[in-house]
Amino acid sequence: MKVLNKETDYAVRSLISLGMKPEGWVSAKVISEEQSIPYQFLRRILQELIRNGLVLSKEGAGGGVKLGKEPDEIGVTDVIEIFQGKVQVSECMFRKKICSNRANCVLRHEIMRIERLVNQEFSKVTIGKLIADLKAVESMRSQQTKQPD
Amino acid sequence: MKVLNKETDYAVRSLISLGMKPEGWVSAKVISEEQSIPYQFLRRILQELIRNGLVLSKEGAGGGVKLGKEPDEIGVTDVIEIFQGKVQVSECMFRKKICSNRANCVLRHEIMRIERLVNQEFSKVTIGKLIADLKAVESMRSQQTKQPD
DNA sequence: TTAACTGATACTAAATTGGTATCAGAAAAA
DNA sequence: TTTTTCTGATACCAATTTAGTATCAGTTAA
Ligand code: FES
Ligand code: FES
Repeated sequence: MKVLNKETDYAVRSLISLGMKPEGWVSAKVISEEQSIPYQFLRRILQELIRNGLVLSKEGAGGGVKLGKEPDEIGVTDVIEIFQGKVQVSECMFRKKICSNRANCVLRHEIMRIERLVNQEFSKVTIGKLIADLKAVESMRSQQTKQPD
Repeated sequence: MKVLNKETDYAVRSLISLGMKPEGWVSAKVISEEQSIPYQFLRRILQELIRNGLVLSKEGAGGGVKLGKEPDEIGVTDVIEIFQGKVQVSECMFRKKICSNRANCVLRHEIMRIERLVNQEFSKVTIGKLIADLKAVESMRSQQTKQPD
């Protein structure tokens, strides 16, 4: 069971990529090459991110995209919601015979508790946090390579 | 984003159904009608549950299936794993360029933490617990209906 | 005026999902 | 002993989703 699909995956990676760039517009082509994401696929993904305000765009030569929000304000949940819809465990797991009153159904509460939990955890993981973690790893790694093995 | 698919959904409902039956073998036909699950589809699902030891079966007239374990020993995770594979957030979210050392990758840790969490939460929800909750709801409901509104 | 961009959208192959159909064999019951 | 009720195994199917491609139009900078 794969929770994140390619669109979400590529989107998050693009956002990280953009968040690590100093300033100015970055073209889809550059991101595509940098992250080995199929160009046309990426284009479509970026357009979706643009429509949802996560990134801004500028047309024409010298144009491209850049983050539309602070890295810390973009949670993985936001991206998931755009490409995969709201996380929901099950439409309604025990309908009909078994579960007659949806309103105050204990089972449903159980399910929805997990849903909330998953959402919470995913929103904690922001693009900003991912970038910070990444940089930490990078510096650790460069420290390591100074020591020959 | 639907976390549980029909197979898992139907499987859990069948298991609950079996767990609430007193004793003896229950035929697929009965479960199918009781839970409004397409018969042939259910057959395939039950066979999978049988292969995985969650339910036992007996061939021939008067045969059928019954739980192969205590209701409390069957977690929803077990069912998910059978029909949808192990919960994994993403194969490896930041490969290639971005993430060069998988071994001690902080991001990967982050992702895997969520994976563990989701798994934990789902294993807490056992068939036994679901049945107990259901019975609680049922009795609450019958209490309510004694009071006219 | 041309090259480097995005906007919009149509198309496709392959995989997955949800469901159906069939045939064989076991056991109980008639 | 034949028929009925059941599971075992497996092949098939249509619809949807996923991942990716292709095209054309319009914008901006050089
Ligand atoms: S689970 Fe759907 S109403 Fe109880
Ligand atoms: S996320 Fe895959 S190695 Fe870091």
